[in-house]
Amino acid sequence: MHLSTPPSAIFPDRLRRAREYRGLNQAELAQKAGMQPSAISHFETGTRKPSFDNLRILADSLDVTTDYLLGRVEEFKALAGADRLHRHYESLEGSDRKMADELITMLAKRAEEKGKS
Amino acid sequence: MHLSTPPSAIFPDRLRRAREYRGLNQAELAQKAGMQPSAISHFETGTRKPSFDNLRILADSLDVTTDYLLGRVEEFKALAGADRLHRHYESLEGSDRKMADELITMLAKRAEEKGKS
DNA sequence: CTATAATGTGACGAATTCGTCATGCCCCTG
DNA sequence: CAGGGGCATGACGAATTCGTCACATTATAG
Repeated sequence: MHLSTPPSAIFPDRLRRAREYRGLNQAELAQKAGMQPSAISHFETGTRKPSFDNLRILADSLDVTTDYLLGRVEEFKALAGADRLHRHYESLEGSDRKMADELITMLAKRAEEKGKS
Repeated sequence: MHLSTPPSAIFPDRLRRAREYRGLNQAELAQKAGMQPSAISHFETGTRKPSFDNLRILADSLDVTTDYLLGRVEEFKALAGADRLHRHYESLEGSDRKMADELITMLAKRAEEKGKS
């Protein structure tokens, strides 16, 4: 319904977005990640996909989640540290977080049922 | 500070943990993910690492984040709880999402003020 | 102990990424 | 026009994973 395997074609966009968000050009990211600039270009144009190790290195270098790079989550919590709301949520403790959880879960469930009918 | 590159040796453990958490044996996970059982075994014993595509497929099949599988986040925040909540949040639209935003923001602000005094 | 299930291990050719490098193409600035 | 930054593209051999399969080893029963 919402998580069919997304076309792996999302990755190039996400990578470029994250890189530009960090204000880096391909060469700078390449150096940070210990790769050749051409490797970054290949990733962003979709002619190659990163290996297991390089995927993690890229995520580390850009300080984003791998789930964001893979298109498994939307922008929300994607650019990890940068999102205000997400930070707020993460700052919640105990009963406060539970309250937020319950509201969101309830809303999602209600919306889903509405969609069904 | 908190995100040094972890040894890629964490992945085999995480994969096994997640698989067992879902109550699957290697063959069942293999079928779900469209792979051979031996592939799962190779991953869990560390003799192979999954490719870009297979990593995502594994995360999908087990309903965990790739960041969890890669050891980029700590233990159980990555399984069911927080991440499912984020997906719920992402599924919200319009006024529902706004409502969730406002609650979270309000709670965070309130907690912050409380901490100050 | 004996089956049976579950997992581990290692081969095979095919496919892909690896790192490295050269080259071409824009776009801008001088 | 000349130079340079940024990016795209494609080659090369080396390394790795791919899917598939056979077989060994290790639990878990009955």
